[in-house]
Amino acid sequence: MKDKQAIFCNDKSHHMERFLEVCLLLLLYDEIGYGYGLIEQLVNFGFSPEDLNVSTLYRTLRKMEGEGLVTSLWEESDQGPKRRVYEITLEGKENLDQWIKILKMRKSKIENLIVQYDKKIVDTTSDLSD
Amino acid sequence: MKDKQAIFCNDKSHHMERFLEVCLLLLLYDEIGYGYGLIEQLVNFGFSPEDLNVSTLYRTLRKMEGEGLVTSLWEESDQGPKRRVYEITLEGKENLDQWIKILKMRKSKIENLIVQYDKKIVDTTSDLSD
DNA sequence: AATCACTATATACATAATGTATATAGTAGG
DNA sequence: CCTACTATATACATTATGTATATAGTGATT
Repeated sequence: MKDKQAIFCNDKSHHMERFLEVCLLLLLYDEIGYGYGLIEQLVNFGFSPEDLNVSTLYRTLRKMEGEGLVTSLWEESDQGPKRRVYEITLEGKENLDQWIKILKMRKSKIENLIVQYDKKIVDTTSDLSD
Repeated sequence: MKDKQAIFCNDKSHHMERFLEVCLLLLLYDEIGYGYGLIEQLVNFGFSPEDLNVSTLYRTLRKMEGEGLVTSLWEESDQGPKRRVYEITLEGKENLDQWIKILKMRKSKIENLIVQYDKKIVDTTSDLSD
């Protein structure tokens, strides 16, 4: 039997659908970026370098290019091999705007759930009054 | 070429990992419930009866039973066939508490992203000042 | 008792998002 | 040439979810 509690210990399993993609669109909104470099910037969105999956990042960027949200080209680096640098497209910017709306809905759904949880748990546990 | 905007029109594709499961745990927290009946109650969590997937609901309940979060038994109905009625377990309640913490983290990550989006978009679009 | 509408549950198949592990390759320094 | 580092890519597996369909009991109607 697997340890059920264990899944709450590693933060990796607590992803939100496409959240990484939205963060990348926002990072690329006003400046270009490449895979490895974006990893460091993602810290500002709650991703820790350990739990951030390099494979997932690269795969996501390629997928976004396939969808026309970003374009890419190879650029020389002053240290190390060439980098595939991504630039956001107009479609990518529009896509980001849509995602922000979705995230606002998600947020309000979560807020509503938490309110209902607090209400119910208080009602249940305040039998202290006995 | 598929219409990229289309995915934003149908609300079905905007799920949040395991959100349904958490809602079910909360609904079952203080009273038992069965599949069909729970569907109506889920409206309070932002699920519309149309976009709520009956298969997903039943499958989720069975999975939760397999994980020991709920138990079930068959109960007679005053109208229609028997119902499989679910009851939350202690483990299920503990699990819910953990999920609430995760949802609070999700919420703050989303809030942070929205703040950064607003900041960046204002900076970009306020070139009106020219 | 046959049919039908309704309630209720379950499962097979497919897809999407993500994680794990590994492969490939250029660069710079010794 | 060997090694450490930077950088990108891909194969395979798992998880969560959607779509479609199957199964079956109940009660009313014919």
